Amino acid sequence: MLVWEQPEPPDRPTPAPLSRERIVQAAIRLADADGLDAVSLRKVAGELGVGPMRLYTYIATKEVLLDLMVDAVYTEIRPTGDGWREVLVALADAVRQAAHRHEWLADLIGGRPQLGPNTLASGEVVLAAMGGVDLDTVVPAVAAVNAYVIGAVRREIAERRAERASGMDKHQWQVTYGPYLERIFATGRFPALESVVRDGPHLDADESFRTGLDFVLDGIEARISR
Amino acid sequence: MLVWEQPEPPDRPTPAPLSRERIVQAAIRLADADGLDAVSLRKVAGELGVGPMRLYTYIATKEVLLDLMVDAVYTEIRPTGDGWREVLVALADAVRQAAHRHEWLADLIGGRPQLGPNTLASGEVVLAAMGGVDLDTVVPAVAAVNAYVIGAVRREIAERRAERASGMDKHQWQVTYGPYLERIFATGRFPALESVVRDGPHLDADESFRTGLDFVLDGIEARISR
DNA sequence: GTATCGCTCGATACACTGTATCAGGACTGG
DNA sequence: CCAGTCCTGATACAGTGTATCGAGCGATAC
Repeated sequence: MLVWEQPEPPDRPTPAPLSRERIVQAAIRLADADGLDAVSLRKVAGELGVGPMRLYTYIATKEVLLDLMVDAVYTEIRPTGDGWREVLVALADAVRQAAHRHEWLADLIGGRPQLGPNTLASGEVVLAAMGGVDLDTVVPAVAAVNAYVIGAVRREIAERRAERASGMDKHQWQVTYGPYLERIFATGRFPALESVVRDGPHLDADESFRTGLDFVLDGIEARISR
Repeated sequence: MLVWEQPEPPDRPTPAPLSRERIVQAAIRLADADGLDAVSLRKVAGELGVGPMRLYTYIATKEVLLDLMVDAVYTEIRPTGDGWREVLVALADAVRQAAHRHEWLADLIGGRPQLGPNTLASGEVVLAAMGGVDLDTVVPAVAAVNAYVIGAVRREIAERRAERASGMDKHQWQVTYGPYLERIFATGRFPALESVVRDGPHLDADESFRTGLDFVLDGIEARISR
């Protein structure tokens, strides 16, 4: 049989060049689009035109994929500023903005210790910019701001989701939960809560985040200038 | 055929008397023992001697089961104290203690808005005890403490798990991660981080939680007495 | 007392998950 | 040119949350 008639060997699809980087980016794309539940190894692999098992060459476990995702968004978190206070504000804002861009971050942040290179780099620039402040204060100060940010961001995203799930905006939300709360309040068992909901301030998300952050920073400042 | 020879109708097992309460308690038992991943509808049902589908009469979705679990532990959170500061400390401690008893709480807390009766009751006693403080301050103050507590508890539990997973105590943990950090530091890219780890303070969990909380409370106090 | 209705129960089924195993083929070292 | 190694991806397994639906019971209507 002449060469000309021989079939070419079947083009086996050029094995897509893979890397942890590409895998993580694909996972992030999926999570951004459809939430963390949409991140399954099969879907990530599909996104890359590859069999699911292929991924295990690069990541040992789904958990480490999630860790890598978190570390990857820390790329976007490089706070700067003049003086410790500005830096901590920048840190808090950067994390919050990242969580706005990647809502799934709220589900993961604080859930496991992060020691990835980007997270460490982010910590490095913060610590480096805290110049002048005594080490015994720096550590708890950064820790406190981080803790506050984690909690505040989680709550903010949780509320945003609840609103979105039940119609559209804050008004819609009140329409949905309002009657429930009315019924609860009608029992008379929650007078303090009731008066707060009725007469309390209605801060928007930005203000509310910033006010809490200022509490933390003022407390730190009090200690520094003691 | 005589009656005597007729087989009794098969004793259909007396349907276990069920209730949301019993289901939630079973789920909490499982989660306490083996972590949140051990809470599957099948296992919960099994624990109650019941088919999985039976549960859907009481709970629409697994998510609401988780919500109910969180609300159930808020039964244990009824902070009291003299004056707003004591109350907020009591709140923070109560949540932290609850998370120590139920580590899975760290995975859920802050993840979805909580409007269950026990959570509301807990909020009620806090607000009721904040007497004297102006409404415009009470709301952000409680919110800030809650946010801080959520973040701090998450981090604490995350660290505890990491330690447990890698041997036993804090010493063992340093043995495991120490070399990794050494290698990282050897790159010279993280000088500030390095000096903090080497020369910074080593607070234990209680101190660290309390210090951060004090920052928040001091910040609030500054605003109140302004 | 009997027939019918409605409802509750739980078996079965489905689509999907993370991951262990392993046969086959491609590539590399001798 | 051959042997051995390694990588790849198919297959398989145990488990998940939940939709569907037939069978059986208890309550209701005559």
